[in-house]
Amino acid sequence: MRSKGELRAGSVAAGEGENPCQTRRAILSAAQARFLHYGFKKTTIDEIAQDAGVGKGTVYLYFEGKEDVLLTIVRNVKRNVTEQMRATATSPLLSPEEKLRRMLLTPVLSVHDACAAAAHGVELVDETMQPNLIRCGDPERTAQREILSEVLRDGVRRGDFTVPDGDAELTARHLMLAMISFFPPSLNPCHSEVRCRGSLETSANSMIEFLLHGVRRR
Amino acid sequence: MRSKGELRAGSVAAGEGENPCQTRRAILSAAQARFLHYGFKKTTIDEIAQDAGVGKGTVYLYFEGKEDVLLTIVRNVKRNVTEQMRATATSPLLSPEEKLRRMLLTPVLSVHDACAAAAHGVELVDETMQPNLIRCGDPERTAQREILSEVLRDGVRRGDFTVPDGDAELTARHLMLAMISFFPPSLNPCHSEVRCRGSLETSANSMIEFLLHGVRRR
DNA sequence: AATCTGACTTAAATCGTTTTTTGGTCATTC
DNA sequence: GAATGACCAAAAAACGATTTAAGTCAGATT
Repeated sequence: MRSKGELRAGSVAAGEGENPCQTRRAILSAAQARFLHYGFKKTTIDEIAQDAGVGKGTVYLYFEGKEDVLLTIVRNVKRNVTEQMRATATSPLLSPEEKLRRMLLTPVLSVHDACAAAAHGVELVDETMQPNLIRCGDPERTAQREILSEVLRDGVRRGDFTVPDGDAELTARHLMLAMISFFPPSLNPCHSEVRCRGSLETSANSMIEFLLHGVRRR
Repeated sequence: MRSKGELRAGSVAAGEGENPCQTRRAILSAAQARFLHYGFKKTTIDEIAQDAGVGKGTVYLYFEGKEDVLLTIVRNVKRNVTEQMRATATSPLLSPEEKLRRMLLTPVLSVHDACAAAAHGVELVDETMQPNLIRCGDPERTAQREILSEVLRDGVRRGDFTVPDGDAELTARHLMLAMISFFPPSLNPCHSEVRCRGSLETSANSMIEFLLHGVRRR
């Protein structure tokens, strides 16, 4: 048994007087590190709590359980991507084409980076929670599609783009679908040589140029 | 123990006087049925042999082992797809655009049909043979890309298409990559509603029209 | 009073062993 | 000489004993 003092000594993330939001953040951060390093299944709530410098029960004050912790982390990653895309979309200095270029590349690299640190590939979570894992990204995907279509509409308005049937929303959907092959779940088939960030970026850019060629007015 | 007579009585596929090629086909057919119905792992060589109406040892006269049987089946499916694409590509009646349309849709539906019968999703084969499973499709993918680029070049020659940098080969690669989201391994993420053949065909066609819009001269 | 904790419970995972199954071989058969 | 099925070793399943870990809650802490 460890003494309380020793436990507290190891705590870096959340002291007792901290903002509760800080505690939550500490838990998420500790969990993310563990999940990436050891995988979801091999990480215990106890370890997360210890790393975060809180008691195990505290984790359950902020989250419904282990699954909820993971879903929150994933949601955060996806929200960040959306945020980056929104920032690009609203930048006043970039042409619609350049915006599109960046908005399509950003998620590829962000997701790659978020997963690259994982020692055990993109970890095999329990079969039962896979649907939840997918669903939890739905709102973000919708938001991203919306942002994308706004840029497309802007490009059409400026005469830079043409989209089939003038349907920017549908075109945004197609653009995102066309990029799927550069995201982890489907990175397996076909071209397993795309592993390192460099070659991933190169081939993603190549695809993006092809897609841009498709929507460019000419 | 079953009597020999009983065993033979159940045999429909390969009698003793048959062409050895028939025997091979019977084994493949029996194996395919079993794999689809019960999955790769749960199917035994004995069962395959019995269904095919041959002794277990005979299977090893035609194949190196269970894995080789599966790889052969998969190769055959992919070869069929290539063959269909080639047939479309060489049809004298179709415009390059219509050829492209069909050549992109065909593999989606063929692979869907080949997998749809599988009771256990696209079965989880052993981790170790997954690379082989992917590699075994490589030659076909290359062939398909070659056929596709020939059609693209033809379209460019006739003034129907423009491709970025005039690189038909690269464009063919991009077209195939862009369609990946409609193939089983990556059907999971994003849009799990695409299950039934009908909606799959609809959304694949929608994507194809978008891609055609991209290469069409205009 | 509000927050936090860690011992406790129970369900699930792990382990070590035995038993069964099964992929692959080869002497024998037809 | 092609085909077979009994045979072997290795892998997988079955099983029970043991350990681990998710989630709860009565009580400690501030």
